[in-house]
Amino acid sequence: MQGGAGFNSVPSTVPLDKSRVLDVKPLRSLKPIFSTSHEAPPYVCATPDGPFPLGFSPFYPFNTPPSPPPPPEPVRSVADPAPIRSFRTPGTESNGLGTMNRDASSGGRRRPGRPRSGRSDRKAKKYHIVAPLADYVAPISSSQREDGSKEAVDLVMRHFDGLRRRLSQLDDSKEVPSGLARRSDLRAVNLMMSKGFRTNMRKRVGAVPGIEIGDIFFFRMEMCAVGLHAQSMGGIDWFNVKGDLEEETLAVSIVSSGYYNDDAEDKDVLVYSGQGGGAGLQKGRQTSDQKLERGNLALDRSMRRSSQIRVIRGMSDGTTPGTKIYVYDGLYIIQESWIEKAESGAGTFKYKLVRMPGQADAFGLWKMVGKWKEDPSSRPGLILPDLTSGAETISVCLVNDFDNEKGPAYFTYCSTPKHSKAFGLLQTYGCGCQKGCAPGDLNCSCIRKNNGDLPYTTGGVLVIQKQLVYECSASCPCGPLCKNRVAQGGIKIRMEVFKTKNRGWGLRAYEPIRSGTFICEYAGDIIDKARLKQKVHEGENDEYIFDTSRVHEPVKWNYEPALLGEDGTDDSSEDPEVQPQLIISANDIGNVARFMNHSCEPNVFWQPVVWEEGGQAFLHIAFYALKHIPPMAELTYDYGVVPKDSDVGGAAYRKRKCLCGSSKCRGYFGL
DNA sequence: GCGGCGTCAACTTT
DNA sequence: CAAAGTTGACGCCG
Repeated sequence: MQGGAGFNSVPSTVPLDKSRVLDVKPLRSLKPIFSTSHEAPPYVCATPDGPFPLGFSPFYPFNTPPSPPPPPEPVRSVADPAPIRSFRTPGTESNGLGTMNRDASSGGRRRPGRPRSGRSDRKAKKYHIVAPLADYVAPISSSQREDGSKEAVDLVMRHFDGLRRRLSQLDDSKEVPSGLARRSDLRAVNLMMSKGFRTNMRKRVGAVPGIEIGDIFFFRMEMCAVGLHAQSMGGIDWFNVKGDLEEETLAVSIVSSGYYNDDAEDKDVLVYSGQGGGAGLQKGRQTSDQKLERGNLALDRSMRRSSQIRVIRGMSDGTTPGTKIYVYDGLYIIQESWIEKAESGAGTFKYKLVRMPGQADAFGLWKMVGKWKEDPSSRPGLILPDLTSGAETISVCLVNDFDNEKGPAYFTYCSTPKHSKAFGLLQTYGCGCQKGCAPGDLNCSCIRKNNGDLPYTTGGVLVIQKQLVYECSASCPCGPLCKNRVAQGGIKIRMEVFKTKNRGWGLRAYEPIRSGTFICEYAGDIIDKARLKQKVHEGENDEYIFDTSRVHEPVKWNYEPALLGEDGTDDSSEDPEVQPQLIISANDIGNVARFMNHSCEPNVFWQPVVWEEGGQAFLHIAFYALKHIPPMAELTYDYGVVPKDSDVGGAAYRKRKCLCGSSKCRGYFGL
């Protein structure tokens, strides 16, 4: 419990430790950069360290040039263009299995569990809109490809979803009809896998490095890419294990997604149906008895061995109907199995899986949170059903189930920042689109402002982080349904403000949050630097300052443009004179953002967004999900640190001891 | 025994 | 909603 102090040993170094930056970028900046924008200059040369041409200067820390590539992880030489899958090590896991029971029905039939090398030339043919750079090398070592880590999993997840969002954005702009070619998930995973950009390929019984119970996934392909469940469609994943005498097949993971009539009511027990025999829900399929082969056989063998099985629970996502979310629910053991007659009379295997004790709640938590959402009064420790007193369109609970504190210090809830005319930007930019702004419509001046792209894709998910996002606003005739109005719409996610163990009050959500989803903006009083200095000078203890001039770790969120043959320059700033600088104090007035704590390993990032109010454009600070965030995970972002040369005095202002507890903790953050 | 290639099945996805 | 689409397992062959 108190061990947290250990994480906070104070490093004497400046927090920006480039050597820790995992983000490996190809040397693409050394070659001429062709802009993909229709508006931007056609040809720009820049080296990673600058100098940058006019209008391209990275005045934001997250645009700092890529750090020098780390020690070349086993980079394959050109002379060794081995197919990626040949990296796979032989599946010689023993798993401590003793003697194998010979089973005539199968054991003898199976061939040795040697690694199969799939065809490396298998690629999507028609959906490659742009070819990935041929010489692109994924920032994954061959050993990480087999056995991953938190870092490797994060990296793969980040790039998969980033690519997917970008491909989806391109589809939007080309008006690709829904259904057919719109499988951005498949195309994204194709690009990644063709470059060996994946992890945990080695199959294993039990936990997967870098994947925690409760982690959520929005696509089956995501689970393939990180090695949680290697089957792209199949519900049962298994492999052949070499025992002392002979090999046997063992299940490693299952996905229960409601296709069969699984009984998934109990949070610790799952009755899972075997595969095959056409026993699924799909209509018009012949049904026959399921056979004890493939996954069914593997489950049977796992049961006999009491071998652990990873369970992934799929469920429909209440927030975005039609989509499915997968939750890794930890390890189960099969207690018994039997054959049941389906309605059609066909035999179906049933396996009763029981959750191993002592694991963190995952699926169970979902069920609980679902109840709280429907009836906030059922939430233990509820103090206020709506902290916002109706200022937001949805309510935010105030909860303390930790100690007796009755609530945070007094403040006035306000959903938007208090801008004054003086903080307005010089230029307005409203478009003239009569309906909704169409992605890809370069006649739309708002889209042109965003480098030719509508910054959001389906469901209001931000595609990339950039210097500035320009949203449509009141002065545009496109109307409130325009897809380029997200942050201005206020919070849409059900959240609670809760008492943390050691960091005061915090913020977390009752819903799963997809990476790139808008969470909230930072509301408060907009103040200038002189006012900030004054506050510090007068010893006013304002712990609710948001200041863009703090030095922030470059946020690593965007996809790898080289995988799409793009150069990745952010040339979106048509107004180089617009300095996205802002200081907001949420001490007296503010919204839920003031409760978001700092973390050195955050799951939320901030992004400057502009929209117009009363004929003037104003800058806002909007927060978006940095990764998929499961319900009840605390929302945190990186506060950054006050730069050394800051003329805002006061040691207390400059540094605060960090309690984030992350293994990557820098020790301090600014406040 | 290894590796290439064809086929098959599968609780997907829009 | 039906059909396109993927991976990995398996089987055959040289």
